[in-house]
Amino acid sequence: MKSEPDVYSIDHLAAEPNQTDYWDGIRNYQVRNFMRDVMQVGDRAFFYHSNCKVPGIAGTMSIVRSAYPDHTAFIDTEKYYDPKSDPNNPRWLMVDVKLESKFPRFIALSELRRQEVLADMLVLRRGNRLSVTPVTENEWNHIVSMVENS
DNA sequence: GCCAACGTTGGC
DNA sequence: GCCAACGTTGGC
Repeated sequence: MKSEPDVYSIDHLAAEPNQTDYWDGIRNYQVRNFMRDVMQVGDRAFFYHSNCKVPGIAGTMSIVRSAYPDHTAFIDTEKYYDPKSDPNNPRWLMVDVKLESKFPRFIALSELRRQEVLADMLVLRRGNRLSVTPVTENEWNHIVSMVENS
């Protein structure tokens, strides 16, 4: 799950009560459908820092609430306000996440790209613009081992 | 339903 | 700041 650290970093999440927050601002149908149809409570996710000096993975989270309406779409002062999202039939959804661990060492995108095992990882794919993408068990385990073995 | 124009994402 | 890639919009 990508977030721009200047806007919301892993340290922001760490500072929240119970280290838990809602993941708002998803305005892409593919990602919305993924959250709605695939993500479940108990699933885990990487916290990825995007659009910054050193992009990469900062830690892990778990999903603690499954998809429900993203209320920020209804508020016209919000960055991701969408007048077409009707409160009676919400167009956009969000999930709640809880910080699981901040990695003792940040895993940079450049390092991820050097891993042959991760060659097909969706988030690394050229032209990928989805802010949430699935991770295979192999990819997950490999990245976790990169942290542990460093 | 096609597709050009436009806007956004995000690495570099 | 550049620009490739891709999603969305809207005219037709």
